[in-house]
Amino acid sequence: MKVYNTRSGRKEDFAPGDPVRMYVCGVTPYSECHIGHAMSYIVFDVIRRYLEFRGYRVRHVQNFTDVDDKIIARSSQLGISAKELAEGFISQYFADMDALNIKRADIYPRATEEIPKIIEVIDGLIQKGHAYHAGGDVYFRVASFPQYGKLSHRATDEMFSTEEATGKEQPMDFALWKAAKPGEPYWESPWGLGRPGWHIECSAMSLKYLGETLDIHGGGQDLIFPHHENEIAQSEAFTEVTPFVRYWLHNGLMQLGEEKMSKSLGNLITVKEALDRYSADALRLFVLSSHYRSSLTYTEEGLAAMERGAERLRFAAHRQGGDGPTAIEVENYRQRFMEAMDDDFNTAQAIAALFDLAREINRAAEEGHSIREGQKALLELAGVLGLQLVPPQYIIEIDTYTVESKLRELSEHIREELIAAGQGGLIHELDGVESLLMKDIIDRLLALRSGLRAKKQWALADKIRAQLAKLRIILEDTPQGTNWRYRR
RNA sequence: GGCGACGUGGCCAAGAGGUUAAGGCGGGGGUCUGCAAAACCCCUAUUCGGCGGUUCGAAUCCGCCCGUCGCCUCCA
Repeated sequence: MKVYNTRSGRKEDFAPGDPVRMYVCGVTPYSECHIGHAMSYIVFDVIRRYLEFRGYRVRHVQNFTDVDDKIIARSSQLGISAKELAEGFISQYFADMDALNIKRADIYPRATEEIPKIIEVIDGLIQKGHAYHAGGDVYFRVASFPQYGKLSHRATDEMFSTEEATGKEQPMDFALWKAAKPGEPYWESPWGLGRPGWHIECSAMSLKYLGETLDIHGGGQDLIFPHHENEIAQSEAFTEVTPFVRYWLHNGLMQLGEEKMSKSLGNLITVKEALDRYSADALRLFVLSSHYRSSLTYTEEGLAAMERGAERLRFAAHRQGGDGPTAIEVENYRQRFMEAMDDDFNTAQAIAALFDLAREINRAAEEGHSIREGQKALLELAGVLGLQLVPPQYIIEIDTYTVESKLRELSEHIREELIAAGQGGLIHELDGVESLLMKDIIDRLLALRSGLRAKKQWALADKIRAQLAKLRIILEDTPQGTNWRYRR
């Protein structure tokens, strides 16, 4: 396997330890997740799933930075505690990620619950001369770490930090610990009451849960500088072990219109909004159909196209086949899939293999061959990309109660039409629909429609089809009978 | 200004020196079908932003130009 390492700027052979120690930067929970977050977590979810598929054991840690300036500002605005605010958005985070079929990390440490470790690291950095305190603040002494800039490939003489500069030796030094201002949450420390700076929590938590050297550290490209650069400085200065991270992986950023989607610009589409309109599979296909290091522009047309594609994969994965001998060389597709993924997770090519397999499944089915093996492989490989390909009948959450009552209304209406059309003989098909459940009512209507079609009563048969379509229930007539499915 | 990325069919998007330039969506035609839908088959880039160069051979390497975007201390 080859993976692109931001540190070296090229693809490298992937030779991790066992288990693979993987740390992915999580969110600062002060607002809802948008599809830019979804993009990042889908990408790293697929990387993790593929590593597991390849037989690696993976220990996956992802943090919550649950105390920072924005959380504090927002919570005081709302008149609730920082903790309350963060916990609320953390719950929403999990709900969103679960809906996107993102596997949970093994551990989700929170900055506020790791204060002792954070203090230990800061204290060690002070002991070793890499940090100093100024008033109640503690800063990292960037000049003490000559390799600073090696990840983002920058020279230190161009850097400065916009953080409050009181007492800093150099403008580029950054805060490890911030003294608490009145009304802010605080913890006790050797330097007085305060809270951790932005970057230190990741160093402390990765060290605690994964050790001194990580195999994979992931995040969005916007974290390369300063966040990950600072993490390297803190971690390597503290442990004196190099490298802190063997493979730095960064995903490209989601664009909306002309600009990057971000909380600060306010130009965002939340995960909930996206999932309201499109299936998780469509969203995942959209993200994975281009390379993870490229930026991606969100468009409704793009998502709609992926929804169609997802429907095709679902159909192929669950359709009826024949009893003839298997005629699909499943191994070819597995190979193509793996070759693509082995090359720095080329999901676009992997997806192409999936679509080719789907086509071959359909072709084989129409020729009467068994397609079991092909469907099994399709579901398995799609699963590596986190695609669920649930059967088309279950694709949407439907308000069963409303649909049921509308189906009963429709049945009543059809009764009258039957009589008007002189087809009263078929009316018994609708007996008792008042007490039937949705799927049984649909079955009755389909049986009735078959009767009408047998008598070439096309007008009424088509009317039933059209009325059901209004309820997003799509009929498909085949030689074996009529199938139905939902349309999103 | 510094650093970096990108420009491939109507749209999205792989490919990074050499057989027919993946795949998806859309469009056109056909098979099947009472019609529709789905599925399948065929067609839809002799050419990869432009101009030069290297090479037997260039979307792929080099130079310049044009255009788009990202990062440069809030960010996934």
